[in-house]
This record gives sequence, C-alpha cells and structure tokens, in this order.
Amino acid sequence: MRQAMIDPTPQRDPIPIADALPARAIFHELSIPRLYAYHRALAGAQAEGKRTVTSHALAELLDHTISSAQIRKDLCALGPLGRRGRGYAINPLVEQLALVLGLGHDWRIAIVGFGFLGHAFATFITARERRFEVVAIFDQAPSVIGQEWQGMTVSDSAQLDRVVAQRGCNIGVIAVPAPVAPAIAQRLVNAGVQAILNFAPTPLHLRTPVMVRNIDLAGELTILTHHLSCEAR
Amino acid sequence: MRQAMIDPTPQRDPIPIADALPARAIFHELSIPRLYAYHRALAGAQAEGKRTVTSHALAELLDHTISSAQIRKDLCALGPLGRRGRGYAINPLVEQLALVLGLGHDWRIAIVGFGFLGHAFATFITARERRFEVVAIFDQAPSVIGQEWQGMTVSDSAQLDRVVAQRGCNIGVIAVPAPVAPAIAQRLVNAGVQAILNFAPTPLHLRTPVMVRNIDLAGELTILTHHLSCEAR
DNA sequence: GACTGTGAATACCTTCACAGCA
DNA sequence: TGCTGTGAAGGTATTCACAGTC
Repeated sequence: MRQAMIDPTPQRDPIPIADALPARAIFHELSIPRLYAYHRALAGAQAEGKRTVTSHALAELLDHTISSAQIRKDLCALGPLGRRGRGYAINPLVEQLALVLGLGHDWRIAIVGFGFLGHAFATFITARERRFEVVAIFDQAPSVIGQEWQGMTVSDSAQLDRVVAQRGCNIGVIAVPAPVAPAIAQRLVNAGVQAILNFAPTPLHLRTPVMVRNIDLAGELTILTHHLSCEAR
Repeated sequence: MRQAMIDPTPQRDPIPIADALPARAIFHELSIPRLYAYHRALAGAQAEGKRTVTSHALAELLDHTISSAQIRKDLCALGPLGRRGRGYAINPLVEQLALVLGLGHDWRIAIVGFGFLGHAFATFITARERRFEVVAIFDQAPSVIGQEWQGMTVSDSAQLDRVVAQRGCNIGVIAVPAPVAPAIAQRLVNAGVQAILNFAPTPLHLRTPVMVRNIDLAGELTILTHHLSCEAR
C-alpha cells in the first residue's frame, strides 16, 4: 500500500501501455499530486506539438517545484517509459499517467450537504473536468430539498442509502456540519461509495477501510494565521 | 523556520501564558493542522465542563488519528503546560493554542476571482469563523464587477493593487484560472498581503518569500480516482 | 501507579551521485 | 556526450520506550 512497485520484467520498444503497469501498483499519497502535475504540464507541452521531454525540461515546466531526480523516480515507477540519453516520449507518458490516475474513467459523484460549499463544488467540478458527473445531491433542510440544479433535484438525506446505491455512485462528497459527518460517511460507504472527499473538519472514523481525502478550509487559513501572528510578534 | 523551539527556561506553576512561548516559535506545516485539531477537540471538552485531559484522552477524542506520543511532542513544544502524573489543564492549553494559531486576531481577507469558488469561500468562511473578515473582492468579468455581496461591491481586478493596500488586507485568496494566478499573487504581495490561499492548480512562483497554502480540488479528487482505478483492476 | 517530557530508534521521503545505455 | 534508472546517503517526521515527576 505504501511502496510503489516496479515492473520486474522491463520490456523493449513498443510498450503495450495498458499492460506495462504491474496489476496493483499503488502510489503513495504524496506522489499522486505530483503525477497529476506531470500530466497537466505534459498535456500542455503535447498541445504545443512537443514530442519528447527530459526530466530536467519537465522540472523547468513545473517551475522547479519538483526536482528532476524526483521526477525520474516517479516516472520510473510507471514502467520503462524513458530512454537513456534521449528522455521520455510524451505521448505514452501522458497515456500512462492518465491510466494510473484514473483519468480515463467516468466517476459518479454524490454530494451530501448542498450549502454554499456543496453547491460551489458541484458547479466547479462539473465545469472543470468532464470525467466527473454529479449524479446525486442530498440535503436535510426542507428549504433545500426539491431545489433544482442543472436539471437534477436535491433529495432528502433520508433517501441517501437507497439513492446512492441505485445510481451507482463511486465517490461521495461530504459538505455537511462536522457533527453529522461521520454518520453520513458510514452510510455512503454502506451504500457502495468507494472514496470520500470530506470537507467537514472532523475524522470520519469509518469501519470499512475506504479512501478518504480531507479538505479543511478553515484549517488551511489557520496555518496562514499562525505564521502571520508569529511574524507580528 | 523548520524546527519548533522549546522554551529554555521552563517556569513553575502559574504560567504567564502570553509570555510562556519563545518570541519566534514557528511550528512546521505538518504540526499546525494538528494543533488546530487539538484546539477544536479541547474547546469541545471545555464546553462540556472538563478541566483536565491526558494525551491518551485527547488521542481518544481525535479518534486516534493522532498518537498520544505525537500529542505530547506537540504540546511540549508549546511550553511547560503538562504535569507529570496528572495530565494537562485544559484552559491554559486552549489559550496557548489560540495564541499560537493566531485565533485571537482578526484577519482581513481579499478574494480575487468571484466565480463559484470565490463566492462559496467568502460565504463559508465569514459564516464559520468570526475572526475572518472579507474586506475586498475582485473579478475581471464586467458582469461580475459591481455585484453586491453582503453590502460589499465587487471591484475590478485592475483596482486590486490600490484597494488591497488601502484596506490593509492580510490574507489573499486566489480563485482565478491557473494562467493568471501567478501574476495576481505577485500583485497581492506587492500590495501588502502576507499570506495566500491558492485554489489555482499552479505554482505561484513568487519572488518575495510569503506563506502560501495550495488547495487543489481537482487534484484531491484525482487522488481518489487513482485508488479506485487501481482497485478496479 | 499514572502520565509527561524527551532522547533514541525507526520509518519515510527526497536528493545525491553515478553506473548503464543510447 | 546526454540522460535515465537506481542504490546509497541525507534529512525530516513519527513512534518507541523509559527516566523523571507528581
């Protein structure tokens, strides 16, 4: 789970992309945002007609926020995609990154809590990336239930278990107040959700081991205020 | 900057809270979210009338997302607040945490980019924490400029430099598309902003060393989809 | 006996540096 | 010569384990 595995039998030249990865390669949480950054940068270079890139050139594209050594380590774990002395061909790299990151699939999202945060997230993510589709929205406030959003009706949270299972949601987004978040999370998982994005500032404490990412907006601001109040002294 | 410093002259019993911390204690980025979590949990316990807490009890409150050893290490760096054999008194702990985290001050926020994300953030943060005040909002779209939000008018981004300086904003929030984000960031810093919360998925590449926190919503979702697509195989 | 404070041990991630190929 | 792939080194954060104190 922690350690990225490396293909033990590197192959030659025309690499069968889809099979190049070991079956269960899992990268750690710190490397994935990097892979995603590589994908963005390389897709841009690709659009400009570039065909190859070196680890140094890619570091340059990323404003040296990531070192070339780090890039090589990361890309190496994707399979034998580089050529010593030459660099990396961009096309297979982009394909492989997309495969590993799950960019090829479409994902069905359920949003629980349709306040400002839930609303903004729904609009933002569907506008930004086509691979995400919001297929269910829940709230418990009578004033919100029944509202329309892009042709979809906000459901009562009480219906969550049934609706989430029915619509086959993969990903749950929690944008409810902290006290109710853990219970909502467990219900989402029971209904078949495999991953959760949690905006509530509380641990979810799930029985089932499921992938969770926490985003704590007030917490991020607090990191900033800590530094400011230190400097002020 | 990296290493939390420890008061070299620990004092006895009635600790003058405000002075207990060394003048320039700065905790690293990984510890601050933890301190914030402690503060939340302890404020809750305090509200329930609890007076003392042990590192183990606090770990319990946090659903063991943080180990008791980690908690002791963190709290130790705040000053001599614990009593061997007894635990920690909650009140001074909460005060000290608030001091270190900058929870006591008020912070003046400028938001650049008033699309869904900027709008949601403004509403969310002012509703959630009184210590944050949104004092300036900018956008470059003519349809957005001049809009009202809680009695404030959205300004033209062209006015940013003047208005941010005039209103004494401490914190800038960037919710604009990635390509323009670095330029906006530099202008914010030049106008006096000391810390930036960045929602654009791009490095800001600032000349001036200023505190920046990045939140990449699409990136967070991608971490989830990576894991899902691994499991699917 | 209980619990903190903390050096030592461990685990983890990143960078270095260079062997191996083109 | 140029650049990847990778073991080894370095640095940092977390956990262990226990001496010190109440």
